[in-house]
Amino acid sequence: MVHIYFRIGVEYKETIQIHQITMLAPTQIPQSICGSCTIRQLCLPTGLTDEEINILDQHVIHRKSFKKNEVIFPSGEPFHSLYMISTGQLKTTVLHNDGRAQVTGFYLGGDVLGLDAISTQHHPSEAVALCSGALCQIPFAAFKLVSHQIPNIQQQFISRLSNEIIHDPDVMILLGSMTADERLATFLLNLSKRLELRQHSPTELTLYMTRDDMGSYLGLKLETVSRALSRFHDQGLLFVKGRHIQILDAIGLHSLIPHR
Amino acid sequence: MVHIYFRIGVEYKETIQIHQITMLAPTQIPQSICGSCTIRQLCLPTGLTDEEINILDQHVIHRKSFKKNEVIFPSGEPFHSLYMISTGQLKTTVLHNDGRAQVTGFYLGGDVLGLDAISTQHHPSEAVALCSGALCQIPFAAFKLVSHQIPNIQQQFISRLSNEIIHDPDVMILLGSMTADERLATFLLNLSKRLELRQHSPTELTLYMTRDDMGSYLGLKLETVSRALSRFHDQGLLFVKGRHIQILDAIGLHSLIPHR
DNA sequence: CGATTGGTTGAGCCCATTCAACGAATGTGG
DNA sequence: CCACATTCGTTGAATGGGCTCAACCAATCG
Repeated sequence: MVHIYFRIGVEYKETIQIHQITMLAPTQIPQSICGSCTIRQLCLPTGLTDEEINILDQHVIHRKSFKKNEVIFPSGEPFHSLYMISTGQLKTTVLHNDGRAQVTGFYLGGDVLGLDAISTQHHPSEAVALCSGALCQIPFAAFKLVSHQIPNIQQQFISRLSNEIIHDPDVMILLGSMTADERLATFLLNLSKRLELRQHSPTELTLYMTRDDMGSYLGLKLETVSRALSRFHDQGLLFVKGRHIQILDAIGLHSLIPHR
Repeated sequence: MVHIYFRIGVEYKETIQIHQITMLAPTQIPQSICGSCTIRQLCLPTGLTDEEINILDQHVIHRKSFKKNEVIFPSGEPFHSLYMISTGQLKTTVLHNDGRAQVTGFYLGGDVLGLDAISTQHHPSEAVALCSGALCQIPFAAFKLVSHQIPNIQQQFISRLSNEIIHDPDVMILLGSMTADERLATFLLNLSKRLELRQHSPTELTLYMTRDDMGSYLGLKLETVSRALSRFHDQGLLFVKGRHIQILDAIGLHSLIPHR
């Protein structure tokens, strides 16, 4: 595993993992790039056999790097590919006619983007990089071709789509019936859990998005987000310094959220 | 077409259409039940050829009737079938540990229930009938079998799943950044549009759900819903009498909703 | 270096909630 | 058939949480 440093903000240095092809013993069969990726359990190949991954792998455009604020696809763009994040973070936003924007999601390594564009053949939202990183791309036509060869891929894909729908109720509860503190606590604990799944620290995290982004996503104004963070800091639940957050009392944060 | 009357509340009688097999001329090939259903354009067979529908049709358990307040599937139930509403209306609710419930959706004829249960193999929500009606059922194992025979069905199914995900942003905007009046106007116009698609009147409609159900779905308290309805009534936008609603000024309602 | 973007904090206001009372409708059992 | 309990809906008054408006500071960038 290789670690590199890159610069975010003025003082925070973050280590990210380059998902590199592992060195192979001479007796081993050469592995595909996807097959050796450290986040393949979270990515599109979830639940596939090594053989199936190898077939999928051949159609994937691997590790295209992107910079902060780069637009991966704009809103309304014709749909042609699914995107899988390798490293870094993205946000998706829906643009209103009047110019206002609503953040609809934050995406980490292994997350798949573009699933909402299949039916209309156009991306309803735009995807923007929150920091530098890299992503993989698979043309949907190629994916369809592969899925005809291996029905299992299609079943797994349907399961993944179903899993996206399942989060709907969570969002509705969050936005429909939670206070600002409850929303923020839910958001931070969820982010922490997702980072942990990706082998990052669950307690020390960098919020690559702005307060405004968080507020838009959580249905709050940026001032409210800022105030809630300060409150958590004063209460000893968090250590907050700009975008660098340390979760000091996860249990305390959890106890803020009703009925779970 | 046959019309029957059934009783909802004390004074409102509603005509519903029984989707009956149309009479066939002697020269015609016998049609499947799905193939002759008036709402097949909205239901699972969307985008399939007559031949494909016939294959699907053979695995469908047709038109099981249900009564008001009947639970179609409880929360946590193992997933085995998809359900398609033939006539009537349902709601889905997610139950919290503390006993509170959140309404996550209202479903009309042609809508498919159970899509969110595929990945976990358990229904995350419970489905309850808001009035009497009938639904069709297809075991998912049978559906998978059929989809291996006809890949087109699977593509259509993936497209349908994608279409469910696309509504996420709409819900987020609704719950995240709209006032009570805006939410209610959006809800009523959306319901009106969906009813129109199903050959019902878009202006005269019956709200089979309670004010509490609407409030839960819209992230409002039932009193707020009631007040907003009364306000719309006083402003001449609606005629409200209990659960019977008449939309008097759709354009006025529309103008309440920001930026669209 | 000034300009711009992002973040914090304060004061006052407003909309939705809470608490409460009451009326209407429905269903049940005597 | 009526008395009663229950559910559902409406309306009023008071409260409060998040928003608006605003000032200020820090960091970044050209």
